Amino acid sequence: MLDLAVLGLLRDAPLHGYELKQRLADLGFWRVSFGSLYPGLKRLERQGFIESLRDGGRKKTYQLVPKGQSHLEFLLTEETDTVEEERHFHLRLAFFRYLDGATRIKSLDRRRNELVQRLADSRRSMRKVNGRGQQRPDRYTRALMERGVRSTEADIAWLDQLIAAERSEQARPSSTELFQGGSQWAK
Amino acid sequence: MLDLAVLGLLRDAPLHGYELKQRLADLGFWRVSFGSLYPGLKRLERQGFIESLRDGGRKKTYQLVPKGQSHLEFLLTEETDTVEEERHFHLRLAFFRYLDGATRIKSLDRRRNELVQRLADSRRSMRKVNGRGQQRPDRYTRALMERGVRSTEADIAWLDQLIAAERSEQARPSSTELFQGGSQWAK
DNA sequence: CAGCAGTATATCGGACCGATATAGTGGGCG
DNA sequence: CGCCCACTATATCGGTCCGATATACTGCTG
Repeated sequence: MLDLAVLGLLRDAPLHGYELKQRLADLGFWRVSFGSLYPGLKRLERQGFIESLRDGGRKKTYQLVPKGQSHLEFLLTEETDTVEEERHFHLRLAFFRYLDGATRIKSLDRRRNELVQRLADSRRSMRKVNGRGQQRPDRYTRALMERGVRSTEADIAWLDQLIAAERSEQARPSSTELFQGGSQWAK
Repeated sequence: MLDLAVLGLLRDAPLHGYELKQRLADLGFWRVSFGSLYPGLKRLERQGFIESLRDGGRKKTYQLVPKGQSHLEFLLTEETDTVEEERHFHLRLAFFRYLDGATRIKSLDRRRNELVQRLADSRRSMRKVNGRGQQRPDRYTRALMERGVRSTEADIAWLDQLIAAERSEQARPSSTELFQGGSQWAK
């Protein structure tokens, strides 16, 4: 989790610990705590994935070393049979630019399959909990379950868009697209 | 987190640890692990919030005691200045039936304010990351950030619905609604 | 120049997780 | 009948991540 985040962010440029936290927060889905970050950076250094150099007194700059780069590649492509939790997948997506198109589609498809499975589970448990076995759920529990279904559906639709975009990108490759992009939402 | 889940689920009826896990999974937003659950149950028993009784050999039935019930009330109403993370709020919602209308609305409003704040932060960091300071984000990072905004917006709209429903419920109270409910999605 | 917000690193105890161990139960199927 | 397999059920271990807290420097604003 943290390893993927740190190695991914350091891939393009060295950063301070504090900067890493901010960059990660900017992605919007994980506000990592210092209680994870600093021990995590130590761990990564001990494992030989990154190097730190003191930078004018109290600051420390962290940079990726080759061993860390190959570990990053591993983390981006490994097939974790564990549920591929949301955060993990989003993190991967944030570093998709380091993967080739085929690998991206594979990863997107995996995620999609999990969500379809989860959707089926949600619907099943709605039926179950509404059956004659136990007390019917109150309207808040119902709202909660419905929200789960709707947001999973929205995520599947979102993935479908990403998959379609990736396929059409592969059909008509334009080398600059991924890095520059049109800033449609730039305001 | 776990405390709230366990005490809330035991409020209406005693359950086995394994059943607790299943009930929680049925709510759809948290598949608690045994590595949390069983140590957690021990902790709650040690603190005097629940009691366990062996039930024909290897099973254990857990039940709420009065001290646990008042702790549940505390957990449901305390104002955690910590981010009121999603899971925590959803858990509260699952036990909203134990709160009065005014407290419910207060809790919904708090959550809504947080989401509005988060939405503003997301939009700000989109603008920031698109500025001339650093490298423009690739299309996957963009998709990720857009998704964050959309899902936060959807959640705010969802909360608005719940708040409206709660208000109209308070205007026209019908004692059975909350517990029975029309099973619109029962099919 | 006092105060306050932001930058920056670090540690501590505790919550939660995934993996793993162990074992009983109940059903399907040859 | 005997075998296997999936499910029920409890438990522990090492490790990750978190919130709280401490410390201290910087830069701005009133």
